[in-house]
Amino acid sequence: MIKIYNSLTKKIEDFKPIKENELTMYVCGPTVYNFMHIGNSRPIIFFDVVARFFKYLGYKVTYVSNFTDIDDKIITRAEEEGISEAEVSEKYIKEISETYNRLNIIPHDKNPKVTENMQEIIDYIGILITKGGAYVSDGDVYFDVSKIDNYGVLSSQTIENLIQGARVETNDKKKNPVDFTLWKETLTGLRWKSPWSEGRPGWHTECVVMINNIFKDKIDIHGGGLDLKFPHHDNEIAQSMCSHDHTIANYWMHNGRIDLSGEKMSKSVGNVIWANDLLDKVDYQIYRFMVLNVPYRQPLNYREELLDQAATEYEKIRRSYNNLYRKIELEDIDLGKKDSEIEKLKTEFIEAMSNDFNTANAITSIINLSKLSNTLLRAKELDREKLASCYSLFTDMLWVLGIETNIEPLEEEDKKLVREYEAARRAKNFELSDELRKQIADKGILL
RNA sequence: GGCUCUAUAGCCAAGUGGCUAAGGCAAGGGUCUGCAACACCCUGAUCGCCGGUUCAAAUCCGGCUGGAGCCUCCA
Repeated sequence: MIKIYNSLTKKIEDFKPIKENELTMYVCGPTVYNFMHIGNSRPIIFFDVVARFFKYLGYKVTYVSNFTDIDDKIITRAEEEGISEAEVSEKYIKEISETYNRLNIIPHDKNPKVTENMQEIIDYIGILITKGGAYVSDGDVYFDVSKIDNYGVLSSQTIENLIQGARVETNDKKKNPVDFTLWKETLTGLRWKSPWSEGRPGWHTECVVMINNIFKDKIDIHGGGLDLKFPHHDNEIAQSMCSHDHTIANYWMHNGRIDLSGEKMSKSVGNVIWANDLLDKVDYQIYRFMVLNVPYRQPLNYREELLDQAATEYEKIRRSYNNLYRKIELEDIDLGKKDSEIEKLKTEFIEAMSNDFNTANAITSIINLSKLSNTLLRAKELDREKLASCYSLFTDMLWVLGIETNIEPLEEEDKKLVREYEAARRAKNFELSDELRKQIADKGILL
């Protein structure tokens, strides 16, 4: 049984899919006005692992993440660069998609864009008005937060408290300062015709509409960064309560932030590290290890030291996996064998992952497996079944965390070379073995 | 002012009432080894502070202190 911390109920709950053995998941994607920084990459990496784990368990997974391609920031960026909004968003969608690839993210089933859903958004706002949850005010449309019970359930905020917060923007067009924009009349930038004015939609409607369009119904998991909890996700829930009388998703999941020097990393503060810069420096596997070493709900305070630790850790695991792979290959070991000791480690791994995706403990399982593997490889007698079982599990575990080692099978002549090297060593012909070792190393083969 | 989260060894951290407080990195020691590398083993914390509940608390409750976030765009 998978247990998930549900941000909506603030409890760890047993996961019950809407449809047996199927998972529907939506994660809020980036606004495409800039590159992705490492903070942005955390939900992308984490929810990729969530999707992988469900797939590993045999679920049919449908995972959708959007690109927000309409936003004031995109307009500003377009003006700054003297190009159109479409050019800005196209450019960054391309950049960000490329970063997804570099991080070895399994392609999402869909990456909907706001601009492709405009008619649906306008229709949806119409429904909210009809249902009485929204009102038109001088060309703008606002959501009336007083019309639904429990506004702010996710963030545990009451309307009164939000008003007292006093930092909500004052706007004469709103009945209540907490009401949020569904449609805004605009005179500049990209805009669309609607029954209310020429303008563009507010940010909070798009996700609800895309989910409705793609999934047609309530979904299992809605995810995103913690900073989207309020107002974005609370506003999504408010709209969905009004239109469909449900909270969109059964499980709401929020990942913690990535901080820099103990402070939040964000583009508005300017203390960002770009994902691509980090990827230029280290392999994506190390990057993922660093992120997954910290439980997803905790803040991750980025420091180079963490990267170094992850690098050392990954290097050991990779070497161990590599040696196992070579042994399987050189000894022609048949796969598909199962061993009870190895099965125990598999259970341990699955339990860790099932416990609200405890990747930190899952990595511990991998380390335990790699130690076992190293020991088996050194054993006097070759335990073919154990090695085979070990290899299969090792591969699966790494796959769940999105880590592939890219080891290539050896060519026949290379296999021969390695065997000769081993034979020379056994025969204590060190002159020859050193020479062969050098040849092997020169070919880039890791032993 | 309101609402959240958080505090475990030098660092990252597991832990959700009960055997000797996981694991990793770093450090020290050792084993293996033709050499180098690797690998393997061993060594460390009574859990921010105070009080309470309990036969029993790092784990529950209250208070205090420190750190962070949200209430404005943000993954």
